[in-house]
Parts: sequence; structure tokens; C-alpha cells
Amino acid sequence: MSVSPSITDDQAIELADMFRLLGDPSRLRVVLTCLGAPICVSDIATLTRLSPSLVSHHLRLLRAARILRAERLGKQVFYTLADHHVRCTITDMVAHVAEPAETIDTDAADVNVAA
Amino acid sequence: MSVSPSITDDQAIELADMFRLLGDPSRLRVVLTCLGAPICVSDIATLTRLSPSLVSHHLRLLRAARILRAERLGKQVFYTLADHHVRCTITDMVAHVAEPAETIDTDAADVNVAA
DNA sequence: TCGTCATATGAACAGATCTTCAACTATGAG
DNA sequence: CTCATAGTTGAAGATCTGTTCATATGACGA
Repeated sequence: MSVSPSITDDQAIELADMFRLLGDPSRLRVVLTCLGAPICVSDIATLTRLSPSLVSHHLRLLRAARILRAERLGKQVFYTLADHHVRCTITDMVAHVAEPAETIDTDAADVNVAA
Repeated sequence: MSVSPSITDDQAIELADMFRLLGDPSRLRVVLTCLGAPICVSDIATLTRLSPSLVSHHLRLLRAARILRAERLGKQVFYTLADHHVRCTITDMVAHVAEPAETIDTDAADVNVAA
């Protein structure tokens, strides 16, 4: 039984799981760092000002959730968004919250539960 | 100093905060329940199969984060998404994760590191 | 007023989570 | 082989968070 139109409870759990991973400031910063070109662990650590160990722990979770993908190149391991869909999803979410609301109107005036 | 192109650390924290709230399955289901018409607490509790008390606790957090908005009507209190921007944001995020990935390919096939 | 329904709130507990530290593996250079 | 660099992993601890239970508040009807 779905709790809302057009989404199953299972999907809700999957959705919550992604949100939970992105819900930690440190981990989110790690993900944001990977939005551009593939980047190695020590660079992520430097940019985010987090310890390499902590970054690695976060990366493991993000990898397990298939949000990030790893690729070894010599001694270093480079991380990137797992695929195009994940990149779209995260980019859009970031844009939504970062922007002060732009294309708003379409149905701005509707159901208003009486006073 | 921003950790990624086009987003400040403050925005990242704000973003993480929203994700964190949406990252709990129960709380997410509460939010999803409010996507449609304004709905009262006991109905949310029924639909989500959560105790009224727990629902109320979650609603308080969601209200504080300005994700939901409350409106009293007699003995009942109805909840809705706080504003159109929040509705867009959440609707889009749900759509992104709910859909089985649409425009995927472009870079789907490539190296696989992990041994 | 009293009683009841609808919500809200506070305390308390169990379980999860972030972070650190130390130790470990893997790769490449000399 | 030995060493240094890059990353990973596990244990441990402090903190946070979700949930429940009991109690309180607010609103309406009798």
C-alpha cells in the first residue's frame, strides 16, 4: 500500500535512504566535491578539510549506495558520480535548494484551507 | 570557501539539513502524505500507520524546518507543504528517485575498478 | 461545568551514527 | 627488498535520533 499517489512504500524507503546519506554535512560536501571531474581521496580530504580516514569511511557508504563510483589510477583512487542519472538527480536537488526559487507561479494560487 | 562550483558551504549545510529531515522513512512518509490536499494529523497517522504521537513529533520538526505549514480548523490541525517552492523541490526529488532512470546511457559503459 | 476528541509535549531508553585513532593493505620508486 | 605514499578498515566512544509512554493543552458539545 502506497502512502502517496505515485510512489510505493519500498520506493519511499529507497528514497529515504538516499536522503539519509546526503543528510550529513560532511558526506554531502564529499559528494559535491565529486560533481566535477574525477577526484582522488586526498584531494577530497583537502578540499573538504576532513581527515582522509573520515573521507574514506564516507566514500565507502556512498559507493555502497551506488552514488559514487571508484576508479584506481596508480596509487590513487578517483571518485565520480556513479552514473548520469545520479548526477542529474543530485545536480537538480542542489540547484533547487541553492536557488532562491525562480520558476514559481503555474499554480501558486490554489487550495487554501480556509481560515 | 565553497567546496564545489556554484554552492557555498552555508548552502551545503542548509541542503544537508533538508536531506537529513527527509532521510527518515517514517518522516518522509509523513511528508509524502502532505503532498496532496491539506491533511489532519490523525489521517496522516492512519495512512502512514504511525502513532499520532510520533507523527506529531515529526510534524514539529518539519514545521520548524519550514517544510510543512499547519492550519487549525476546529479541533483538527491540517498540514500542507509550506510553499510552492518546497513542493516543487520535493516533488522533483521524488520523481527523480521514483523513476527507473530515463535519460541514461551517455556514459553508462566504462571501466570498472573495484576488484 | 464536565467529558471527550484531537494534538502536542517532555522524559527516557534503545539503537544508530559520526568521528578519531591505530593498524593494515596496495602501489610504485629507488 | 625496503621505503614512502595513498587509501582502507575495524574498534571504540561520544553524540544524536527515533520511538514510546504518560501527561498536558486546546476545542467543541452536552
